[in-house]
Amino acid sequence: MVTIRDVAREAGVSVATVSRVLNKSGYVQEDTKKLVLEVIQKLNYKPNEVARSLYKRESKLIGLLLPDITNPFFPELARGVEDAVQHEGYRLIVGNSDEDKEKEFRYIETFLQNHVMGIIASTIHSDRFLNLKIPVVLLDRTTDQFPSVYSNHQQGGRLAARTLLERGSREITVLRGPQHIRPAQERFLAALDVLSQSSACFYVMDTSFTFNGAKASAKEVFQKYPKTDGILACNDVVATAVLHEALRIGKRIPEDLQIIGYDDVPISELVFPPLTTIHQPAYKMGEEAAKLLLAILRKEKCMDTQIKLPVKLIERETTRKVES
Amino acid sequence: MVTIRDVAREAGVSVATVSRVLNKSGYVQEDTKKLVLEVIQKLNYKPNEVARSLYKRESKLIGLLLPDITNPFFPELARGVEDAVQHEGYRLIVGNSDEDKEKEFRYIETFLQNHVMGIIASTIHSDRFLNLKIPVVLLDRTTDQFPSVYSNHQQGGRLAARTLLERGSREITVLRGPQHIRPAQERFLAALDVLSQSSACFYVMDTSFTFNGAKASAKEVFQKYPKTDGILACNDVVATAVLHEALRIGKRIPEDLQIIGYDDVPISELVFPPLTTIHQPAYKMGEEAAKLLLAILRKEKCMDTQIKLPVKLIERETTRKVES
DNA sequence: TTGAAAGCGCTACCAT
DNA sequence: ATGGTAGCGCTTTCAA
Repeated sequence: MVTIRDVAREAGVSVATVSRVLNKSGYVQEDTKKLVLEVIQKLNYKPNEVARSLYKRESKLIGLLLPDITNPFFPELARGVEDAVQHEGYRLIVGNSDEDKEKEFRYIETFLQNHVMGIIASTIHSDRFLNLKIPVVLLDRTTDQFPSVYSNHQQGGRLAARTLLERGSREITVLRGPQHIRPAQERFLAALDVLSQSSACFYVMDTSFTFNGAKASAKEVFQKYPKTDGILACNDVVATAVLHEALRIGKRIPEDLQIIGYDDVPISELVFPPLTTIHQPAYKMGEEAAKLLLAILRKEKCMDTQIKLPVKLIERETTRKVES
Repeated sequence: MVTIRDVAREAGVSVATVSRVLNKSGYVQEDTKKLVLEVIQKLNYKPNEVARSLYKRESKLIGLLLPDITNPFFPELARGVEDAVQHEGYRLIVGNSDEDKEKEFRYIETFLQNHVMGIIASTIHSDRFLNLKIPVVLLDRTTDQFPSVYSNHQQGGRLAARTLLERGSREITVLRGPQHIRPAQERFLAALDVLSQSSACFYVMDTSFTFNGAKASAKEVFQKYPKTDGILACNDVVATAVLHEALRIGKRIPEDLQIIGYDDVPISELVFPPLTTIHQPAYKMGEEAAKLLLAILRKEKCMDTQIKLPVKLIERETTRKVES
């Protein structure tokens, strides 16, 4: 391992000088600087981030806490974050919390112990963040106590409900996601609001966000509500499972049954018929969260710390064309 | 921040003693130990991993380098790795390389600068790892120069081809993945081998692993080979896209056209008809890679450093039942 | 403009 | 069994 001393010796200067050119801090003569830079090149010297981090009590690391990377919505978020922080030289320590409080705590602990400069989290026990001295940005699963980036779930929920209504569903089943997950709950409530003000009848059924949960719910929904002619799913995985089951038992989509998903994960376009869904700008959300955190780290003032991104309807073929 | 000095002072012992109980090294009297432990509790002291890392030149960090977490195969791998290393107190720094040599280099650099103890990589430019002093385990995209965990692509490719053949496809189109990706190439070659020894005719078409590439290839395949009655796809995303397009243009699946995918990503079960595919034990592969790296770190000898896991056929409904 | 040296928090050696 | 202390590689005063 080549250290700053090696560079200093080789260049015939002191480590302080090398450090100065490394950090572009303090005065250093042009010639000396050039020389040092050359030696750094020649020796292929890379500063030891750990030593740096120890002294400065900071690092080039950011902690990213996600519920479960296996849920196809989150890789998009993660990529957005990664690509955005990468430009500024930051790297990610990531953890999947599985919504387990213990795991979350352990990861936060590790983040801190490794001097991460900030944390981006999509998690439900955000109270743990309250006393940290480093900035935290909440992503997707947010509360108002922290800088947050999320999408407009009111808008999304209403849009989904209206879409089904306007295209003629009269007996709608709402597949509600886990109640402790705020975004799921919000879009559910918004959809409910629209539905109650309509003349359509509707049912509510609980489901989970996971692949297995989705499969089970899909079977259940047609047993419980065989006559339902519109399904409003809490995410695309659930919608895909429902679509599968509907096709399996011989329903025509969208003639007999309309389905609308939520998220617009990549696969939604590839199932058949392709899924009508509410698009969340997941990648962009990740990017925005990263930018926000970076801005906070730079101590930029006067910026908006609650970023709400719009969603939009992606009309594909699990819904009928609206009569115009 | 509470440091080891604070603990030492509060407990009325030296930092050396505290360090000893922390690391369970050297002698320390039971009483003293108990006292120190209590103070640690009381002060909620957590050792600074950065300082530790600087001195010991090691850490509790492992670098994970993946091509693209957005491809649904990789989150499974990643979870396998994460869950396995987590038990031993290790955490992950992850990077998506996008198969870009530059990015890979930068990530490896960062890993090193942060004293990661080892690297698990699924990447194509493995020569960069040759001169590292830390252990490297290759995962999925492997070469024989490094400890590796991968699945049996020969077996998978043959199995896929045979499945199509045995179920009556006579005009098979093979959708070959990127040629520079070894697993894709291997299963392709194996499939080709089986196909050439059969009396069926077959075509080869190039495609990419991505969502957009898959969509484009799906359109193209039916223009070029409208009469094909069996598609052997390089992964499930491509298979799903093909299934979509086939259904769209009115083919009956599996009567007119059989499709077989590769990977068995979670969504494959949820599309309709559910996808017949070759299952790769992705999560387990991740786990095994982690275990292998951990074993190497512990300097355990006499273990197998080339772990080849079997694949299996998951027979769902994009292929016909075999006549028995 | 440059260098010497202290110190970030920890571990490990050498005394005692 | 315990304490003092050097040193991991770096940054940053302070002096020259």
